[in-house]
Amino acid sequence: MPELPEVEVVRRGLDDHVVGRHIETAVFIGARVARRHQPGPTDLADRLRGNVVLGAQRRGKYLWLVLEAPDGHRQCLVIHLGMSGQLLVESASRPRQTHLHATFDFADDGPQLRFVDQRTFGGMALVDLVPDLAAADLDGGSHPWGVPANITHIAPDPLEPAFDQAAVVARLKARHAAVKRCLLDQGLVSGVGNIYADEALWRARIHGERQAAALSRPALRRLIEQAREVMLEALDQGGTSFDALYVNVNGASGFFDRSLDAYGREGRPCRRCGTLIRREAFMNRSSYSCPQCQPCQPWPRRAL
DNA sequence: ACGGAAACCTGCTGGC
DNA sequence: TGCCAGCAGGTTTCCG
Repeated sequence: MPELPEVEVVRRGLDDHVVGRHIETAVFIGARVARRHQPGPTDLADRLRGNVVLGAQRRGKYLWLVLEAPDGHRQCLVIHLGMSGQLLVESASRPRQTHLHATFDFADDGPQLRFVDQRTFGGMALVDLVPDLAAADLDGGSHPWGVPANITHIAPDPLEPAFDQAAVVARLKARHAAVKRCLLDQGLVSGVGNIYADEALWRARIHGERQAAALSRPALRRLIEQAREVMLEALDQGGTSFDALYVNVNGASGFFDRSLDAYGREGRPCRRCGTLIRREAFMNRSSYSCPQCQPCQPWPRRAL
């Protein structure tokens, strides 16, 4: 999936091309894209008509459009891109993509917003906004309209003001799970996926199978800082994309794949020490690391 | 609390 | 050439 940097690239595109516009019609193709909106796609389309888009917000890998109805009622359209979702801003006259699932037309002469999703793990729903408890003492933090009621279990991501690094380190210190599993836990720190977890671990010289609680506080601090750093650098490059699946709203790819140090580099030399990068199975997916820089010290696990 | 696996999908690749 | 297993950047949910 798109991880935090790729989702932020999309959010900025929405900020530039969708915020301020009035939705005239929304069309959902098939039932799957709105499967989390219980009343169904027709109801969702009906409710969206006539709303003005006040803002485009993000926490971790979740995006939402803040909407205001003609009667002043505010809600939001929560969007998750899943593994392959794309939001594209383009003319309604452009040919329809094979995996087009939704279109939004606006009450102006501008382009359409389209949702295209090959694997259909992505989706959207109309949800109430609730106060952001994570930013209670920050005057709303970066979410002045609040956060979607259905993602209150998602922790702040390392790029928002509400992110509390010391609190995350303290929680990691209490976790007896593998540290990579913790990094991928969106309820602990959001936005980090398989690529940036491996990159942060490589930069911090920690093997993902190390027990979180067994790592020193400085090491954990370093890891969180590196996760933030690598995602910021990726954002500067327009995100990571190996193929045309991960693009901004204009359909353009980012370039951070050229800067990856670990992910996808099996058998190639570590850029620090020259040792060949290894690939291991972990959590039903792949992990890449340097055997020299990131020694594996698994702990004795409880017998089954 | 933790680890593992499966579910939800389509498409591409590599080996036979 | 064709078929099929395996793999892909995510989340949720269940089981032991």
